[in-house]
Amino acid sequence: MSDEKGTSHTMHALTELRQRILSGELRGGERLLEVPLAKMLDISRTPVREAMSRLAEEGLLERARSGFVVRAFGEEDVVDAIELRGVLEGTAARLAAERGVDAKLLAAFANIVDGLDKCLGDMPSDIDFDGYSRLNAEFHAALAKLAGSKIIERELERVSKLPFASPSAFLPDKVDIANSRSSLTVAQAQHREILVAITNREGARAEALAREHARTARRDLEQALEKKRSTIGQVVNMALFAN
Amino acid sequence: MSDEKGTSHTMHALTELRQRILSGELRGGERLLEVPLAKMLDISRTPVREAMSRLAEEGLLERARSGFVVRAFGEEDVVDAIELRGVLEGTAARLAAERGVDAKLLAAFANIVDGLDKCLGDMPSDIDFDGYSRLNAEFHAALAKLAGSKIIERELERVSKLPFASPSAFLPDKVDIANSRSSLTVAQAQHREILVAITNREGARAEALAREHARTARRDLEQALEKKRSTIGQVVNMALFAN
DNA sequence: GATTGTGTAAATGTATACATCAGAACCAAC
DNA sequence: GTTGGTTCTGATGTATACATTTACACAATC
Repeated sequence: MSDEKGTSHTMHALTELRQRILSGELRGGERLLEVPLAKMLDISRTPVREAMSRLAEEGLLERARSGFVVRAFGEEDVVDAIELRGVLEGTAARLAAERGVDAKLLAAFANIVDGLDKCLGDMPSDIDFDGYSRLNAEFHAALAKLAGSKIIERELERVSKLPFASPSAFLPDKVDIANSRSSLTVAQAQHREILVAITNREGARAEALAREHARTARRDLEQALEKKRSTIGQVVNMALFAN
Repeated sequence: MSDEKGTSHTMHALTELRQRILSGELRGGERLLEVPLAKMLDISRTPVREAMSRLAEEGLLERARSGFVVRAFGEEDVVDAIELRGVLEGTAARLAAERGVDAKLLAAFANIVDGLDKCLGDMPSDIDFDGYSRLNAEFHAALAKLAGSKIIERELERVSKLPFASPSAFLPDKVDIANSRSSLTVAQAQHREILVAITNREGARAEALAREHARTARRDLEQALEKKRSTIGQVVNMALFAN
């Protein structure tokens, strides 16, 4: 039936549906009916239900009176999701500073920051975008773990899965090199100062820095929206498969 | 089969399982098998799966490699959940202050605070515990809505459902009147100042107050644990059906 | 003409048979 | 004794038939 090896029908449906939601093919507010979806994916209703249930856990679907609808994200929701990520990363940073971090974990964190430095060579043309993007994701994942709190880590992961709230959702475009370089340099300075603040046990500073760092994403969002607005009228659902 | 009217088998299973988890009858880390549960509840596997799926959404179960296990909450998790609630309520308060609140909504919020005052009469014996408890829950629900952000409200609701993280989980005992009175008085003073700060658009103050307010719950938790420790060795799972 | 009732169709809810997969136990060969 | 495979068991995964609920349309009645 499915030509993917090793993946169950549920996983197939999960992947497929998530992609269609994030790409905007299934639009916010739209009700998802089991039978048509099952037919579309050429499987039975059971794995479709299972997949929808998991997507509800991820926050991409909402349970309606009965059945599911695609969760609608407006511009203000994206802004709030980014704000919330900033708040949670700030809390992770603060708790890490206040409670102290295991030396090995902190060293690994410092390594990531060093690695990010190396991605920004001296020459603008040197920028290693892929390396930066990968290490940036690692930085945020490590920060989430730094407080040593399962609860914080889990909620942070949840929020980062919301469309456009991911730390890598709005990494600057490779095309606009000049602009990219300066924003990445600023962001990287923040990465380092977050590390310093946590190392020095400066909780309030670490929190404030992490929040401010998330604002970068908000600025980039607004910039992207401005660009899009000048071309199309449509706002959200610029196809995004991030994270 | 089920003698509840109007509730589906799924809802019955959901209620039943949630209760057994919160009461500690199903212990953290325990794997839940579909067949025995279905037999126990005298229904088929399908609604059991559905109920478990919803409990996973609530955060009471975790998906394992296959199937579900009861999520284990240690003492430190409860502390973190309360901390997180404080952070989120602080964010709701700050955003409400920064962005401004619709006049009607703010008036309703103020009404709740006034109502809470009335529950604490002049005489210690006057304390209306039930009224206070109800209005306290309303206060926190209203606060969550005050920022006008669906995202914040939703995440706050999620966190408050975690065991012991609810605002009403540790309301002081009616038995110890003298002690109760002073802690409720302090808590109510915080309620009022949160209202004042939001009204005056003092974002930072509103946030700090809401965080501090949540610390009350943490103190009460630690006190409760201290008491329990002196009697039993067991820590978490003092049967709680709150929220 | 509005409202209420009823029928019908289409959706989800449920049970269950069967498929598949993973882990444990066991046996054999080395 | 250990290691390797093999089988068996018990779990979830899947399809599907059937039950139940609901929403809508259309008609009858006030």
